[in-house]
Amino acid sequence: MKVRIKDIANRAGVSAGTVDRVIHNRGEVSDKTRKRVIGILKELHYEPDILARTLASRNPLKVAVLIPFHTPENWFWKKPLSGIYDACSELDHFKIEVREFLYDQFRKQDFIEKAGKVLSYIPDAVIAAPVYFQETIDFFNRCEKSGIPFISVNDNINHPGQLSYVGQDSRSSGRVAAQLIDFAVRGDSRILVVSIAMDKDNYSHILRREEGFREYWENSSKSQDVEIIPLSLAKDSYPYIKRALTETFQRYARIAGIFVTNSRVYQVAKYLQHTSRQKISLVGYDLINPNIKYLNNGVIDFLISQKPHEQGYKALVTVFNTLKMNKEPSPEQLISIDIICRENLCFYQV
Amino acid sequence: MKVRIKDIANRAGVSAGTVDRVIHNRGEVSDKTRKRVIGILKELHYEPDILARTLASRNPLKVAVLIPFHTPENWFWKKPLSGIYDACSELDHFKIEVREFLYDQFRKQDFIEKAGKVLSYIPDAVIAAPVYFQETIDFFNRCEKSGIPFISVNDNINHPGQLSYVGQDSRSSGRVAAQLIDFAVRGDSRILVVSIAMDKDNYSHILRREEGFREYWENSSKSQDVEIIPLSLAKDSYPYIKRALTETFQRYARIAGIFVTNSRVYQVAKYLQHTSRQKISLVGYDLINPNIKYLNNGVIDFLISQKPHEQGYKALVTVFNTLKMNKEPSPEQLISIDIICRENLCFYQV
DNA sequence: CTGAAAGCGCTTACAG
DNA sequence: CTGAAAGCGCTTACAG
Repeated sequence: MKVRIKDIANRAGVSAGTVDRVIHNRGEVSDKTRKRVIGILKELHYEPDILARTLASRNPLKVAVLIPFHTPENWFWKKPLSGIYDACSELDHFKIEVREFLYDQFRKQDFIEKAGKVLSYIPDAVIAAPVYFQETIDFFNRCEKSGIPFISVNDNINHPGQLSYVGQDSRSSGRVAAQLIDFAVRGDSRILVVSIAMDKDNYSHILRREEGFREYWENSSKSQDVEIIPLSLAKDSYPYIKRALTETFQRYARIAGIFVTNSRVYQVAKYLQHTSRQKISLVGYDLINPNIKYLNNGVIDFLISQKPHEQGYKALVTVFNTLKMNKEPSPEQLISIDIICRENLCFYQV
Repeated sequence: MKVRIKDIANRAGVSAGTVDRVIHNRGEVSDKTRKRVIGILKELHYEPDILARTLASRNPLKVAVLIPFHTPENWFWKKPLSGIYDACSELDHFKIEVREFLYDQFRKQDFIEKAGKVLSYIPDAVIAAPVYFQETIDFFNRCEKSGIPFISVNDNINHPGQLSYVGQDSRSSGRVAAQLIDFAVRGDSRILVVSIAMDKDNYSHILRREEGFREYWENSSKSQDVEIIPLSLAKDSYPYIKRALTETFQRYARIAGIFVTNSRVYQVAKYLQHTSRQKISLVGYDLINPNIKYLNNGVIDFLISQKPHEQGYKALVTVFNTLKMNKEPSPEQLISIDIICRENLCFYQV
């Protein structure tokens, strides 16, 4: 029934050891027998028994994780890590070894340094979150040269050699945000699109969210009635934001909804609460604590989660399935865009 | 480092075979040595190697699935099944054997019959979706007597012996529906709560959804302004529903939102479309095809998914983790209440 | 370049 | 009631 190495060996007139050498491509086999064995392997549709393989094998699967580190103020990057470890403990018995290479997301040099360390660690696979575009490309190129498979999470660099991308489609998430505001907003009103401290974040991400948001309204029947007003705030400080918002409200009447294109939505929420403008629909990103606070008290209406935990989880499972199970991964694993409001929040706080 | 059977055997002065007999509780061991071995097992914190166990063992894990069958008109129950099979193929190498016992959800006698068949199959575990309350209790009691672990999905019978419940919290989903309608509805309006053909569905489920919905408004600041109007429709036929809705609209002005407590929301959508009342906020349940159609053309605003696929998936993983991995399952595994609108729909159509 | 043997940690008859 | 041996399917040194 089941084809074993022994069967292949018998058929090829060689020993199991030789078949093993061929399967794992570790040389020391004459070209002739190698070709013969490969032929039989295919002919008989050989599928390795992963359990037996793991049991017999000594060395673990070494996975390097190259993502920004988290700080008390920014817990976002803690989530992918715990997703990765959760996947690990589910795949408990399969000898997986995770090594963290965490970099300062605001220091390019640190990324370059840590990326170098990943390469000298010589992992079996890399999970990386790109923040610096060109530097990540360089790193991925070097991975490719060394034959180390890599997978990108959170933001897609679209490197042709990557195993897979695990993350959200930013444009779609902008469209979802638009529809949420659309439900609450009647015709003849203005909607603010606020980008805060863009340079600190992944730039392209945010641009695509904004694009998606605009795209929605362009195709909407309300496109005549609703005016979209962009507002770009260079700094993350509250006094600065307060001033800018005050000016904007003085200048424009009938602002009925605000879309904040990143996790800094709590700053806008703070302003709306202080100025008793809670009725304005407010939508933003990420389940970080200050946002959750304003979601619970009703100032923020909806949050869209990037599901960083799930990203980490899926990334590790993908590495495992590809390298251990010989399953071909799908090149893009889009995380669903979940809509979080006060009443369903509890189900998303993992 | 790792404690093996051999280590236990050495320490206890017995053979590996005897330790195995103790671990699997299959008798033929004197009380004295059994107790000694058990003591050492605990002392050394023995954890079996599942890979070695599965590799050496011949017999598979037999899982019986007792749920309603699906029909061309009602595909809902196809989803848990494919969730179960997806989990199986992910746990590919672990010899899991799923046997389907599908019953006619409208014939109590059929449930009883199929339940009997499950018991004579003697599975290692049962995954069951309760429709008939008392009959399911009886069945679970018999499982318990036979020492067969069972897990309930979709609706919670709360049997004290159950391994776990995998499903949604209906009351919470009602609250979520309420909040969604709340976003779109201004003060001084009426909201319809429509229950269609309740007896055909799981009754308690639907009552709890309605309870949750009411609960939300009672605690809301708008509780004075918003009037909730219940409408119970005994039959599922469109002419009947049309007549009832027409009457209701004649009787009540300012109906701004409708919550349909089950998957029959497409019937109400049809009516709203025919009578050009698309502006009314409409929220209901389940991603079945007629509902998706009205979600896409904007008549239905939001759908709440019960995530039947995920229910099946998680149920099987739970069985596996408990029986093969010796992990204690959490007694309740609440599925998150996902909010689906047109713009994020594509991410939920598995 | 190739094969025979031992081993991974557990289970399964079988003999006593 | 108990133990010794063989086996699950693969990998790992080692000898040649």
